[in-house]
Amino acid sequence: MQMGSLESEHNRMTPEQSAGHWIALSSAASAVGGGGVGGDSPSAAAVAAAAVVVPDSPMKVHLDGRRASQPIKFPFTDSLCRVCRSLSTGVHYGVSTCEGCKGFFKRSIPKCQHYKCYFGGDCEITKESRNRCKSCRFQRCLQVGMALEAVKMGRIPKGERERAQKTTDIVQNSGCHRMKSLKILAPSPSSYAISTTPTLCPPSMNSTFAASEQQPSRSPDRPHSGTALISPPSYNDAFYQSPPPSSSSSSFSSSGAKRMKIAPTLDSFSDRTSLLSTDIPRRYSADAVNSFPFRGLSKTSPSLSSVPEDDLCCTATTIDSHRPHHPSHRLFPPRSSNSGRRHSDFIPTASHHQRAPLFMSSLSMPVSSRTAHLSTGSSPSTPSLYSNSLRGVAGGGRGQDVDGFGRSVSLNDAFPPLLLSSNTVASRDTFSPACSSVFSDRSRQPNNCSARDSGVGSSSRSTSVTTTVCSDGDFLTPGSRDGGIVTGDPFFGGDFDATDSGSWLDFGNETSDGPGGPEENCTVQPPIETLADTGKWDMLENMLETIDRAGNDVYREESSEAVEFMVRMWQEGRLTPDAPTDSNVTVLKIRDRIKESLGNIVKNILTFLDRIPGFSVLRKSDVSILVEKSIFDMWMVQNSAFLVNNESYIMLQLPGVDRPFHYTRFWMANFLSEPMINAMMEFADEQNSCHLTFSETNILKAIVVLSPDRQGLEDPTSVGKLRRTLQEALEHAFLRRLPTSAAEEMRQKVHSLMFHLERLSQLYFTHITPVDMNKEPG
DNA sequence: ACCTCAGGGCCAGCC
DNA sequence: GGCTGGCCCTGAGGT
Ligand SMILES: [Zn+2]
Ligand SMILES: [Zn+2]
Repeated sequence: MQMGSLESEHNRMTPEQSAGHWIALSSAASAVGGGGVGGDSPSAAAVAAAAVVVPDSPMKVHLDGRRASQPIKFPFTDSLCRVCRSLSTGVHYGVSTCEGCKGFFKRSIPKCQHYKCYFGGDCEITKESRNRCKSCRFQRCLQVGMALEAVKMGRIPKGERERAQKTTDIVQNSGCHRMKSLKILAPSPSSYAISTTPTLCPPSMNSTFAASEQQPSRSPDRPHSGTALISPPSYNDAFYQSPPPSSSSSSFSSSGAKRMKIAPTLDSFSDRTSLLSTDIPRRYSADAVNSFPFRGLSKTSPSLSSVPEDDLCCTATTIDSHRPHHPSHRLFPPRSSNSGRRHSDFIPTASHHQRAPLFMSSLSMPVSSRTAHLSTGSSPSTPSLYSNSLRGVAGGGRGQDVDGFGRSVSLNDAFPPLLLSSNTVASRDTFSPACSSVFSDRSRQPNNCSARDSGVGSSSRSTSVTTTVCSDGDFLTPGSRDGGIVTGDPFFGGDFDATDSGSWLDFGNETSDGPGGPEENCTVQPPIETLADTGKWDMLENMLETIDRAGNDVYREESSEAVEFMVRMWQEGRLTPDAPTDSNVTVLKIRDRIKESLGNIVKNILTFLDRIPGFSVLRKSDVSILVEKSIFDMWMVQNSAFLVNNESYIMLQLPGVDRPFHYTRFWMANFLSEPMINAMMEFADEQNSCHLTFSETNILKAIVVLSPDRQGLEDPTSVGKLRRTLQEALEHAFLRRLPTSAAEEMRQKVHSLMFHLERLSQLYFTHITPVDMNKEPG
């Protein structure tokens, strides 16, 4: 990063200053206080409990001599042991396993170190063979996620929890800090001028907060205890993994206020850190627990540490009336599930609780002339682009003069500048394999000898794409790379056909329901049962390993830098939407910069795909088509994390502009209509609420590219095959870190997400706002 | 009241 | 004798 020092005189603020700008919301009576459990609010514990609801609870059968009150545990016929594939009896140690594996894990914990595999370390673990190698069996246990920490929150005795609470401070200093030097400052006073404005952390900030040694200043005059700091959820929720299936009725109903939790992420932080040393709610994968944002996160983060736990949960009523995301207001109604629920029957789950901070967005927007329009952007009354499009209404945009961006998009001149960095934003994942608690690092256990690069990476395709991955954050080094774009700049010359509706929906066996839109009832595919096949399991494991590595190589480094960069921006108080803009900024520069970024997206995705087994069989020409037609989709997947709370936190380095330029929504509006931007924000919300890991995001990106329905493909079958494989890998990734039910829910969420992305993409290409490239924003 | 699940115990079966 | 795994029981915590 060569941003150098970015001292910003006027944007720095003293703690005292900042104090006045913390969001002041009335706090619920400590719903998460005292270690995170208590009261009748849905604490993390409650949520955690809900997370482990298992499909068919054991039938209650009374047998002869047995005590009538005791239910007999029947194996779940619809669930298999994740370790040995025999019938599962429920969720044990965080994973659906059989009694045998449960017992084995229980017995193994004290002696896990002593197991040794004599067969190479990749023994097959089946019901029949599971006793042949304890080492591999135990490794499998770890791999699938069995963990002491993964036990349900509810199982932790109170006393222990309290004790654990006291150890927090110790624990926090032992984490793997990747951003040690980072110091987070409070936001600029100028941008949060109203007391009801939540303090927005920049995307990814929370993960990087982790290391701050300094206790952030908690100002004595920080207003009222009822203060919460709202953070964008996209990253800080990376660990907040398992959206529990909700057995409750809608918490979004008007009467659902009491269930509403404003800062679930915060409260989960608090829970997590307080329990790190002992037990962790099962819903947190141990991966997440030990990845860098968690260790020591909450107490060192200014956003969290300075907020007393009592404050971490706000009363719902405070925001209830402001919530723009009531299901009926959603741009994209949730797709119905396989239970046949229609949209109107949509039952929000705890994952929607996680969205709570997003609900604050309408409150959180700083009031300024620039952003004032945003307040209506997500308001329920604002017609969505989605619905507009159904009625054939084009996006209105800012009504600027025409010049340049016509309907027929020729990227040679003007790919509608989305904004963007080509970076996958980092820390969402931060599942650092380096963290090595034996009970938490399991899914990346190297023991996984089977997960060898079976020929991966050796496939050297000869595209014209540079295989070198630029490690610098794209937007940090403008003009640093012009090469590497495929075959004579086809992407900016791409002929985008808005009618080209790839079937993004065949996440399972079915295909898109087409123009009917998400309102339509659509069948969702059956749950992932494919893993009963051990061979397939291993194949997917291998695939994931490979994808992980490829993602790390291609995206990781620049992602980290992006985060670091964002953090610095935040430090400098530059991530405020209405911060003054350098006078050298022009729309033209922005556009060019964006075009350049798109080139990098293309380059990176090709490098990434190139390492995925099976990609090499695709025809070159097909690859060109695929990538060319999915630039927007890739961009969205990659940058959603930067679109938070209805604002863009994308930074661009523009030529002739010495400081990074914050490409806010306001600037986006030069290129995109307001409804389009709203739609993108909405989509970003949805994606962020999925809390995909770094690796999963990369897979999703690849899936999005590999649409067999793109016009002009010579060999769509191979494309579809590879896509399907990646979909399975993604599902597998979910299964690896989530309980079965949560994985299934995640699968459906992603399914829905892909559908919406397809729709969004279509809208994008039909709602491009003409722009006067010479006009300076006023 | 009833459910889930960890943990512990029991014990037949197996090596 | 040690391990396995199916089963039982209890208690903590949840709905
Ligand atoms: Zn098993
Ligand atoms: Zn083995």
